[in-house]
Amino acid sequence: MPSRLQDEIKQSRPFERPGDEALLSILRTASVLEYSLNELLRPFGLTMTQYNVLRILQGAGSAGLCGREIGERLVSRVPDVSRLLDRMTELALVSKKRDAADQRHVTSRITAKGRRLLAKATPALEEAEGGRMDRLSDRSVKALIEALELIREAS
Amino acid sequence: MPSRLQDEIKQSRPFERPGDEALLSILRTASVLEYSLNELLRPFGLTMTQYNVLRILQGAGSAGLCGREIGERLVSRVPDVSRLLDRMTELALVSKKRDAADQRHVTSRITAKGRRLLAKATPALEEAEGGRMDRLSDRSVKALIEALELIREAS
DNA sequence: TTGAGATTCATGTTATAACAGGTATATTTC
DNA sequence: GAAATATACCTGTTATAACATGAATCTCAA
Repeated sequence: MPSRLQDEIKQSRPFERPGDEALLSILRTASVLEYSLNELLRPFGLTMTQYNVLRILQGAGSAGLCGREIGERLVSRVPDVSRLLDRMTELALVSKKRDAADQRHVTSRITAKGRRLLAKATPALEEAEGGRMDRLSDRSVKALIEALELIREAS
Repeated sequence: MPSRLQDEIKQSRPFERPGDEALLSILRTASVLEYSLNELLRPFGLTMTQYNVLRILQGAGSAGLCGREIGERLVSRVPDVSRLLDRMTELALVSKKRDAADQRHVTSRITAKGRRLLAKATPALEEAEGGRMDRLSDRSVKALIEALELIREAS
């Protein structure tokens, strides 16, 4: 019996090692998730990365964060945080201000408009996420998280 | 105790719902994997997507595949297979030929150079993949694959 | 306090992703 | 068999990713 993934990517031969299938499975699932999350956010004019930045800055509160710190907190590596924040500043979702104490730093903060947009987009996202994860038992979710940690650590 | 992922993305508050962490975990792991696989392939002058195309065409044999079929078999959705194949043709890894029977189709086939490159790159990739997945038990791998299938299906 | 190195950000450039629209060929329908 | 529709691909354009480099500022040691 061909595996589900084998069908999805129309692969004729079965996977040689189960690890191969698991690895492709992770990449495939992330791709599917990213696509669907981006589609969800599109009506709000946000990409997943932008949404992620808004959440990070919301969490940071009035202190804000500098670009490097935002980059460290992003789920996916973004090699050009500077211009990402520029674009979001252009959209008035974020404000940038050079730090007085250390003038190398530019502190970014979420604006009121950014907070409003985040508040509008979040419920839609949470509902969709819930719908995806509800079918897994608590134990499965825990096992999934642990397995992924092991895979990330092995670097 | 903060979770591993919480540390990685320096998130101060714990995840509200375990599903949230699982979802971010998938995206994070895929990002880490993609980065490391692309680094592995860099010495060969290949990206993951290009490597993926070579494998697909190798599997298709001398019959080759048209662009749409290649797109369907790719792990991650690529919205511009046409130019992806153009670039690979430019590199002489792939040949393109308009199909005589149905002139809308352009059949792509892997070239000898493509096969040689694939043969060189694959062992490095397989070793790295093995290293990552060896720490998981067979049962964990199976559970991981099943959990990810459930998540993908819930769309 | 000054010079070396580190840190943070900006900028230039190229390649690729993403989106929209157009063209040629097949297929279906009437 | 002609028109309408569908399919597969290409092309143009814009936005973003990716990479490399440079400029400004800070830190720390001598």
